[in-house]
Amino acid sequence: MKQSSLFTKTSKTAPSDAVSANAALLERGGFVYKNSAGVYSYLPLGWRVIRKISDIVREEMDAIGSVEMLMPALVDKKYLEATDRWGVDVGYRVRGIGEAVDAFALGWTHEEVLTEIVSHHISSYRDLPFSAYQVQTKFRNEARAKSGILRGKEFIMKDMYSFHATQEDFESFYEKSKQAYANVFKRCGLDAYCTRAAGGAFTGNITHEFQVVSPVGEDVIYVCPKCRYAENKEVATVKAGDKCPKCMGVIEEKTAIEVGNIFPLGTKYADAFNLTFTAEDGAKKPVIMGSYGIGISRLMGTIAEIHHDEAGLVWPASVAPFAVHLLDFTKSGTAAKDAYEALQKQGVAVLWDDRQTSAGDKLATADLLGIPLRAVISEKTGDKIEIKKRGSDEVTLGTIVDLI
RNA sequence: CGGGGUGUAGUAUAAUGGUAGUACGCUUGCUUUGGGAGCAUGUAGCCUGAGUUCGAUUCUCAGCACCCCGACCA
Repeated sequence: MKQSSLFTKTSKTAPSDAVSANAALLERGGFVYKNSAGVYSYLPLGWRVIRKISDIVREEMDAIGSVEMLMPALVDKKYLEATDRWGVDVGYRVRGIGEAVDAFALGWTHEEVLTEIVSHHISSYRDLPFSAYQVQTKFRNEARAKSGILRGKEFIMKDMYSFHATQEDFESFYEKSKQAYANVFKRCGLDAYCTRAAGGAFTGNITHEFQVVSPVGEDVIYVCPKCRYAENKEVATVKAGDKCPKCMGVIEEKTAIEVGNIFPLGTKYADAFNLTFTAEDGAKKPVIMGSYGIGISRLMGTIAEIHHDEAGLVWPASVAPFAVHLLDFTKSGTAAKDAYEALQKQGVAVLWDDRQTSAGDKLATADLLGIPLRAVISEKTGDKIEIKKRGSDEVTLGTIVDLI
């Protein structure tokens, strides 16, 4: 893509209300725009990052046999009333203009909707197990949105649900999902602790959260850096300084960002929607379920928090909006144009800074945007291309082939 | 939802009871091209409403918006 075709511009100054690094850098770079407190637009650059992240998530969910679908953002009152969640205070309710009562909630989770859908398709143990997920905008009436895109009233989430005939089968899938989640975060360049956590208001079970250590995190966790054992403070059986119950390492207290969570649902939703199946012995039994969430937009914010320096963002290659940032310092621009076209031909995601502006501006902008490889063409480099990795000082002279 | 704070140009900011200045951006022209270039030029602003006052961007109150602390947080 030619940089001149982006309608966004970078800024030297962050908005005065941007406190966290992710908000300041993502807004300065033109990745996101804040429309309201906790409500963001994903601008062309930011949307490319969101797509990279969600594609990683899709690959890993597909790999454990889940299938993608899409459910309504308008969730009918009947669904939430069935589980007594119509009144949950994080919800938004909506009605049509001129209508007397709220008929829908803006979806903040979809257990009810999917369970009801599934109840029309599942009748035998032969239909189980299965799992489905969606990537969708969710709405939560956060009393206090904060930290840029880390906590908003509207956010992009992957929510997955699984359906099983037996507890053993559920547990087997639950463990697979843990591994899939670990893969997602690792591929996104994050070091996430799989953390024992509380189940919240609607399940008494122990659940698991995936926590990335960061000062802007809202959760307090106790971790063993040695064997990676971790507990959320809410359910902690250890404290800082204790011996790790698993490996005799020393427990540390950390603040962390929750980037994902998984939890057993038991038969709560199956019971509410009469989702049963006929077992091998002919008995009707309720389906056992699990739920698995990843905040895609929060993940983007977390990556920005972890991967930046004074000059700007330093995207891991796996989620970067482009692979190569091509800068052109020549007068004619023909060499850069040739390189740009050659890279495009090879399928390299390249952003070409074709703007009429100073070299310093282009260099500073490249640092801010944080694209992994910077390729400079100038009179100095002749027919070679100067290649530099973002976040490293090492500069090499190469050719197009080195960028593919 | 409780407490506190802040609203000045596109952005970041300054001053002021007598209608506002700077920087960046943007326009135009010339000169420039390895760390957000130089000179010139033009552009653009006091959140909304009420009150006090001869006069309010400034003081008071209310509203709204945003931020921070706390509570809450599938």
